[in-house]
Amino acid sequence: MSTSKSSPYHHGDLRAALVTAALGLLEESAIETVSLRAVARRAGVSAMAPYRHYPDKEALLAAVAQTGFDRLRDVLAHADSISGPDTALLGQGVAYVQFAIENPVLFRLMFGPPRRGRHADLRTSSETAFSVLVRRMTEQTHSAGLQPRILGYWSLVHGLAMLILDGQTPVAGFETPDTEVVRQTISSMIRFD
Amino acid sequence: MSTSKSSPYHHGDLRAALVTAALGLLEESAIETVSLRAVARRAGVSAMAPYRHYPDKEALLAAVAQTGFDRLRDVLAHADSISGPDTALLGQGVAYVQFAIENPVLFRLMFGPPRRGRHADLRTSSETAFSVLVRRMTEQTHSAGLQPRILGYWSLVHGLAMLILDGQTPVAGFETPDTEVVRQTISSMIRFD
DNA sequence: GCTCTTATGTTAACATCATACACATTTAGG
DNA sequence: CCTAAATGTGTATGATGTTAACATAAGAGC
Repeated sequence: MSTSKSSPYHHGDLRAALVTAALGLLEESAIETVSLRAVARRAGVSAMAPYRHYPDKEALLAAVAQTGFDRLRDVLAHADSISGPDTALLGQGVAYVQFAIENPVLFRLMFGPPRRGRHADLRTSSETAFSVLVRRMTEQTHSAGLQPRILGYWSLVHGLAMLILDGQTPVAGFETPDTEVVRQTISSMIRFD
Repeated sequence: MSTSKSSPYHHGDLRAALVTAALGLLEESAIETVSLRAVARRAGVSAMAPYRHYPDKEALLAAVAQTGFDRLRDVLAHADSISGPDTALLGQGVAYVQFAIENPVLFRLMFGPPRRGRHADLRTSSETAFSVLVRRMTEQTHSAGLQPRILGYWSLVHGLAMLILDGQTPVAGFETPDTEVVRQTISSMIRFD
């Protein structure tokens, strides 16, 4: 490998650097500003270089989304671990919404137009993230009809996250959703039986 | 006005025709194929004509999204009207999800990146649609803490719709969500007290 | 060390897109 | 009428995603 000259011809790990660059852009600005060329610029590389590592822009975005799901999995697992058995489910829900609030553009990308069909790795990562929620749900819920409850709870937190990102919470007193509002909203919908 | 010649210079009501054309494209293909030029082509007009009626592409898409919310309002109101008082809430929820399934690209556009801030009419239409749900919810729920329940129920159906559009229902037996699955999922999460 | 093959990065070129500007035509108001 | 405003057209510009041809670096086998 060349010594640390000003800019070696070969990047080193451009594949990963492109994902990092894209994540950086997603944190700073809207999704439409994340052009392939902008990502390449940020990685300090020519506009066409990404095509050596990803067949097209969609593939790069899929890799970015996958990283998002991996992070979400960690967030959910951590929230679960620091909660007692009786609050773990609520803790995960709050953490899920908080993740969306803290990473709004990334979150929208993760759940944007269907990409999972063509990218198996992405699907795997997303299912792994959800399995954290499903596992706790399975331990917590003792009633019959577990499947609808799993999908229902997941829908609840996911929808709440989406609506908050949209600024769509015109319910009086819930204009600025903080952790307490999120907790209250989720709590009002769950029961254990 | 010119008689009904082959193609009069003036369209007649291009402003509305553009929204119709865009809605047509949204029904047939993905969101990224809906370019301003494609909309103009479909309306049988030059590429620059839309700018006489909308300041930019975003403004046209906002008008399209607004039409979507108006339709959603009608769908919810109709579902409410054909249900008895005790099933109206569930009926609205099922109709909400069904609307999303039948108009996936439009639905994503409606809840896409924030547009409501800059388009007051769009915000009005969306709030009107939700008020149908809120009104029924207010009549139906007798417990204290109504506000969280409203936001919670709305989150539930909205999240369920989104997850179904994403193909994100890996819960066993719920791979292909039909009306019955939707009904069951919503039912499992609501209680009246 | 020397060559050759492959991986990786660059430059040039193209079609499409959103948009700005100048021009054409039609309609309406005096 | 006839002039001005409204509405549609044509051309031009810069950005974008993608393809293709070329350049360079790294390593394998000798």
